[in-house]
Amino acid sequence: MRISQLFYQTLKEVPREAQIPSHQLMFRAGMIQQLASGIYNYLPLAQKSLQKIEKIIREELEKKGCQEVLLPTVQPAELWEKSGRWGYYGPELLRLKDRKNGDFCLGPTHEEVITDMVSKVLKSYKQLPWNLFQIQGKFRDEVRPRFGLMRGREFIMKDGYSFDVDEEASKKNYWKMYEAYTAIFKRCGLSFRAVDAATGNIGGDMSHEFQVLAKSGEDLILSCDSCDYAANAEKAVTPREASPAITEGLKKAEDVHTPACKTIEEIAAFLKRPEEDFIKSIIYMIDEEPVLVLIRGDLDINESKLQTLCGANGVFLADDAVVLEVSGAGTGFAGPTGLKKKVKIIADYSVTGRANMVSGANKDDYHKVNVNYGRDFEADILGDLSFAHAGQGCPKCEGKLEEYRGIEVGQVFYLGTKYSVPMECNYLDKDGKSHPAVMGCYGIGVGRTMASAIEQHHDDDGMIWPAAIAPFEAVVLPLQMNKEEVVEAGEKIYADLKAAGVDIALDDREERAGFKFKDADLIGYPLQIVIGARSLEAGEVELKIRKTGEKKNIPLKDVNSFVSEYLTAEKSVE
RNA sequence: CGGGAUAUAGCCUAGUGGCUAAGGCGCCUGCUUUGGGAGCAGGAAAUCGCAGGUUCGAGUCCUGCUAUCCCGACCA
Repeated sequence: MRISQLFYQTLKEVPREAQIPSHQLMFRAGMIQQLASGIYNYLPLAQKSLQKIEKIIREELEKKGCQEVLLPTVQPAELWEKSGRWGYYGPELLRLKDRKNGDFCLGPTHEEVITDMVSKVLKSYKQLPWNLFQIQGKFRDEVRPRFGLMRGREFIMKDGYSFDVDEEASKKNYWKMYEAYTAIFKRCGLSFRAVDAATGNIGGDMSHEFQVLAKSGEDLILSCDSCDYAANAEKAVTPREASPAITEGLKKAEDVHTPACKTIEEIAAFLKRPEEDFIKSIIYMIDEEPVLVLIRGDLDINESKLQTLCGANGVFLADDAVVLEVSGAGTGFAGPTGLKKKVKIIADYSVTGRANMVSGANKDDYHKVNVNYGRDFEADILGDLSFAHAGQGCPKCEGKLEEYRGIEVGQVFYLGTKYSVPMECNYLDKDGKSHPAVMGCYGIGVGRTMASAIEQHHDDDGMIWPAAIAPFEAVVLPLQMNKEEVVEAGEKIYADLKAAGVDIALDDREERAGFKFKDADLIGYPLQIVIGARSLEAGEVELKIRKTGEKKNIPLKDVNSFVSEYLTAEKSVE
């Protein structure tokens, strides 16, 4: 590619909107343009890098026997009603109507469409397994799009879905995808960790996230300092269990007047007791049923764990009317004893094993002291509902957890039959008996992968692309465009490298040397091949390695072999 | 969805209620220069986010709206 013809621009100044390095640099290098909040145009430099990432994805998935399909962006509501997600997916699902007033949505993910598609073909166990994927634009109407390509509303995603006869076969597929993802992100030159993850809206009971380690990451991940345990903070297990009920030293429960004390902090100060002595009681709507959730006062309820613990589709805070109906009081005074309306109680382990605690009295301006688990109340479900944190013990060994920021670039889920049952995606076994297919699903944020590569590899001058996903592998910089021999040498090296299969750019613009250097550093070509009048006289060119800043003079005849060898070494995984 | 902020040329910014809205980057023309975003001269480019209002007079003050960004909540 001749840079004089490339559709792009570079900027010295950063637009005010761009806040993190990948966004600023991609904008400055003319890779992306914002069209609306969370919606971007991808210019040629970005598209080239995206295509390289996509190619790596395709190669690694095809190695594992996956087949590529392409599914529509616009999907009929009917399918989502069938899976049950039309009702609870929420406003993130962009819904629209066609001219006949029919309901549609823009696909945020494709479980419904693919399961429906497969159900029309699947008949016999002999056809399975299948593992299908696509690379396609997704739309999620995020509440708060952020950080350029990191959290867009429209974004490019590779999504894949596996179909198997049973759990064992499906989990085998799951681990194959785990391997493929590991290979993909390694080839993209990323430093990452696979961590245990929550399953959220997609569902299923086993999941790993592939997290790129970066300061600007939105996710908090916890990882053991001595074993291989690593998990998203919302998923990480808290090493705590139910304690046996305490039977001695229990005092009589009684109501105390606690005017205007709604938060644990206020009431703890008012009663002069530590927050650990309190039982935080919050009423949630879990799949449209009010539920009282309890946790020790110094901890917070982890809604992700709550959803998983009750196997629910959705977990939301109850509104004031429901709180009044259930507890008979305004918010801030609910507690497990003396509820106005009997509801299910779900409690964290932390409310057991502690005597004479304090909770709301289900009466405005009153709390109840000396409340004891086992004597005054019991939970219908008892489990781990708290957030894990750095410094706590590892749930698997004697080590301690450390925290990192991460960018989630991929996630794999074992889904089971969550979609195949409602979507009637069934096959007949060899006895002629019908079974739902067992599914897994696997996503990679392609644009996010590109952005996180920049987050991990950049300096004050610009991007430093891993060779495998760089928009161009190298650039030829003829410095004196008024000197014929310089221009000619540039043209020749450019042509030779191109013929050798190097993805090469030639900066043939009538610009000064400094200008070209600055642009080249910003765009982050892994190699710069500098052709200057002086070194050319000695029959040499100067090679700059962007990653290290190292410069070498190389005889003209060795340029091809040096560049090819360097790039091959850089792109190899080990 | 709660809190905060911003909106002036393609980008970054200045602009005390008062004359023709200013500068830098970028762009165009010419000359000069050619190893780290050169210099000089000239030029094009603005419905000051939109709609109302106050005022003799509004980029500037007020109200409403819209868009964008940040923090939080939320989030395969």
